[in-house]
Formats: sequence, structure tokens, C-alpha cells
Amino acid sequence: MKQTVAPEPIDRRILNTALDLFVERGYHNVSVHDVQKQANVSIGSIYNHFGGKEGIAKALYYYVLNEMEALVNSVTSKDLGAIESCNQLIALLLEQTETHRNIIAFALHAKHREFLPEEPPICSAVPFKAMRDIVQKGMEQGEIRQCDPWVAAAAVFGGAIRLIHLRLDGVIEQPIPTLYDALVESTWQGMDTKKE
Amino acid sequence: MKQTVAPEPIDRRILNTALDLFVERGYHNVSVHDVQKQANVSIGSIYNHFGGKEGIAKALYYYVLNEMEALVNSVTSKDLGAIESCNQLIALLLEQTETHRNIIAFALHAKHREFLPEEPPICSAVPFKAMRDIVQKGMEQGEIRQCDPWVAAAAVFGGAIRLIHLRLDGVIEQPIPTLYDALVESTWQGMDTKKE
DNA sequence: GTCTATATCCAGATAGAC
DNA sequence: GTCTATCTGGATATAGAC
Repeated sequence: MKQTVAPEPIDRRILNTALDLFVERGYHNVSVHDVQKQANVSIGSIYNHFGGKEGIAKALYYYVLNEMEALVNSVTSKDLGAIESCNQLIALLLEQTETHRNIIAFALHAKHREFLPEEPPICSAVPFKAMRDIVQKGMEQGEIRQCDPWVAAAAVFGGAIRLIHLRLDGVIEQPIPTLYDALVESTWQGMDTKKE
Repeated sequence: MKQTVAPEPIDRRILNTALDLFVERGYHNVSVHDVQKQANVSIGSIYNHFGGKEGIAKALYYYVLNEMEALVNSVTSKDLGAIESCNQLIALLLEQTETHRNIIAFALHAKHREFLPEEPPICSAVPFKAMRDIVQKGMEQGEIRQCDPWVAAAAVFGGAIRLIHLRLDGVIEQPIPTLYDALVESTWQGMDTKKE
């Protein structure tokens, strides 16, 4: 038995520290020295592992994309109906905003174009495409109202994403999972009091 | 008669140039020298007028807030019903995203906390509060479904804001005013095909 | 592979002539 | 008030010992 408690590998420590700092202060307000100090590694190690600051950001970008993809897959793999899939995904996103704040913030709140100009916009990445596909399929199967695909996706997930942004900005002061029921009812039933 | 065509005053030239550059590249990727060169003024003038780069950003912040407030006021001053007010505002926002892209981008898309840490988050500012108030009033008057105020505002405007973000990121390739009809129907009628 | 010490560059900001 | 030339700090990145 080599060891009972595995020490966090150095790469992970760097990545986690950088994620915290980037989300808290913004990429451009964090220096490599800040990461180096807070992660308790030398600056040489950072350059050895990631090649520089932008290398850290790129690694984080793909790490966070993977996490998002896992989140979406955890729902789609259940083969539920479209509406139920969307609801479970919304519930997960609201929860993760509280429990894994920085991952959600880096995925939904960071402006990657400003520090990773070569990467495609995150909204065009796999997990976000998958979210639009759920809605698309729901429209084809008659479960979701037919309309323009962009509008449908924005209407289904836009409210949740807006709440997440407001929560991350500190404008909403309560944990947002409490808003789940009201949110999904609004989304599916609409905000108009008149029923036709 | 002093002059027939007023030359753009130097302050405005600096502000407009900075707005363009900040939106295009991001605040931290623009140097004072970049602004200075593109605006055809000296660096000294910039420091005289705005005291520095952050001074430009702060002036822009309040300039853009004023523009947003004017936009909201142009609707609320008409004393329409809540739903009609929201619809007109959504229409305006979609249009302005095409015609005054940078103002909308700076208001809705920039992360001000990363370069103006002292300013309050823009979502807590007057025009955004006014948007929530329209929805709130609509709920009190029975025109809009009763629910949590944050959820209501997010449900009403979240879809539009999501479309605007996607458009600004270049993910949506068509002008978004064409999506207006589908968007408002989705918002008010809901995305569920089942009517109760 | 990891570290410290150092090099290099460029940004924001200022000084002072005009 | 506007300009050019200059200063200074701090950032990224590297060199080279261990």
C-alpha cells in the first residue's frame, strides 16, 4: 500500500486554483504569479505543465466543457421525454450553480473570446448543441410547440440561464433551486394569464 | 455662423472609438495607445479628459446606461399594458442589437466587474430595475401570471436576452428581429403543446 | 520535473514644452 | 488643452542550477 490518501496531483491543484481565481477576479486580473503562489507550486512547474497562462485557460475550457457534457449526458441517457429532460437539466443547472459555482460560472459566465480567441464560442460546443437537440426532438415529436429552433431553445433555457447569471452576479441573493417550480411552470405554461 | 458641420467633439470621438474597441476585443485587450491612435488624438488628451483608461470605461458605462434608460422610457412613457410594454421593449432590444450593436453589447454582454469593480452590477441599475417593475405591475394587475418576481422577469426577458447573447457571439447568423413573433408567442403562451 | 533568479516587453501613467 | 517623449511597474516567459 503506497498511501492511503492520494495527494492532489499538481496539475489538478493548478487547475483548481486557476479556476477559482479566474472566476473570482477575471482572467486578465490574475497573474501567473497569483496562481503559482496560491497553488503552492513554482512558476516553472506551471510552464512545464501548461506552457503558460493561456495554456491553463485552454485546459480549463475543455475540462469545464467535459463537465457540462457529463451533466447533459446524465439526463439524456435516461431516455425521458423532451419536457422532462429539459426540466431535469434545468434543475441540475440551478443546483450546480450553488454547489459547483465556479464550473458553471466559467462555462456560462466567462467571456472566453477575450482570452481564448482561437477557441470556438462555447455556445457552439457539444453540450450546448445537445441541449438544443433535446428541444428540437421535442418539437418533432409534438411535445414542444413548433417554432424556430433558436427561439425554442432560448425560450426553454433562457429563463434558467438568466437566473443563473443574476445569481452569479450577486443580484439574486437566495439559492436559486428554490425557484425551480415557478420557473418551469412559467416556461411551459407561459406568462400570459389568458388561456385560449 | 461659425460652422455648418459640427466636427465631432473630441470627447465623443474618444468614447465612440473606445466603445468599438472594447466591444470588439475586450477591455483588457485594448491599450490606451490603441484608443489614442484610432481616435486620432494624443494620449495626453485622453488623460486630460478621462483621467485614464478606467475613466473612459466609467464614462462609457454611464453613457450606455443612459441609452438603455432612454430605451425603456420610450416604452413606459406610453402607458400601455404590461404585456404590450414588454413586447415593445423586446422588439426594441432585438432591433438595437442590429442597429446599435456596440451599445447593446456593452450593456448586456460586457463583464463590468472585471474592469469597474467599484460600480454596481449593471443588472441592478435603473433601466433593468424598470424592466422588472413593468413585469411586477403586470402581475399585480392580473395581466401576467403571478409568481416569484425574479422568475417572472427572467421568464419574460430571458429568452430575448439569450437570443441577443447568441447573436452577439456570432452563433446566430440571421438578424434577430425576424425572430420576434415566435419569441413573444413562446414567452406568453408557453412551450408546452398541451393546453389545460 | 521542480525550483529560483532573471530577462524582456509593454501597459498605464506622467512631465513638461508648446 | 494638446502634444511628444519618457518613466516605471508588473506581467509573461526563460535560463539554468538542482
